[in-house]
Amino acid sequence: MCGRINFSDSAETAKRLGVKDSDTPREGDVNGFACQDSYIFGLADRAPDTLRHFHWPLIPSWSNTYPAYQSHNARSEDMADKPAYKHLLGKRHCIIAINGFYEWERSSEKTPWYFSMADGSLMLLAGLWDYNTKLDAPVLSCTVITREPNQMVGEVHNRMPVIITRADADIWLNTQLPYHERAKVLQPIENSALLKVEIGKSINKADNKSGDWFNGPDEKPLSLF
DNA sequence: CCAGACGTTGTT
DNA sequence: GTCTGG
DNA sequence: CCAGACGTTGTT
DNA sequence: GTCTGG
Repeated sequence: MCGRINFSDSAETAKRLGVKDSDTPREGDVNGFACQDSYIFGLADRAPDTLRHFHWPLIPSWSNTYPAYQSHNARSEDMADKPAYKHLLGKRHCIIAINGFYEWERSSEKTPWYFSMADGSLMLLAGLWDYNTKLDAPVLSCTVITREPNQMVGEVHNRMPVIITRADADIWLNTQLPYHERAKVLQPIENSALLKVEIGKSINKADNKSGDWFNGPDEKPLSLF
């Protein structure tokens, strides 16, 4: 999971989080994915009162090239063993604020689904961030932590992002707490907190930004109006 | 010791 | 099958 | 994440 | 930076 997401522009994201934007406002993306010029928005444990624009995927601080490997997700089960992530645990936690994410069910036919919060709130993903000054320009970047799915997501896919409540986000971002206390929030979210809808295959094309895969107005995210 | 990788997903 | 580009 | 390409030489 | 493989 967590390769394709729907997120609002930075101004709206900051407003809904109740924080100020830190940077030149950036657009959102109803069909976003990690690539060399993609940015997503959230909060870093260092100064979480301000919205950060994170390059996605993660570029480790020690890297002097753009990563040739996949670094948009970190497996919660073994990220503590990975050279690209372990130095960030307990030191550089972040949350990413999105509207929802897409998963493809691989049954007889590949079927796309959309997951969002049942109450229409921002979806908060647990992540790790880093800061690199060895490339052309300094880059703040992040990765999204994944885990085994809850029952609802598990019906269509074997992984999901770590989705946390606002209260747990405060714990994940609290630099005063020891890592093992902060890491306790990396749990599967309860099924009832999520909304799951099947969507059209027009989502598949990454450059389709129309949102025409949503079935009707009642399923269309607010960000598209 | 130095050189070279550093990752996830899904699919088999 | 696997890598690259979006 | 999915879609789409998957090659080399030489010449511009 | 830090780990693995040689």
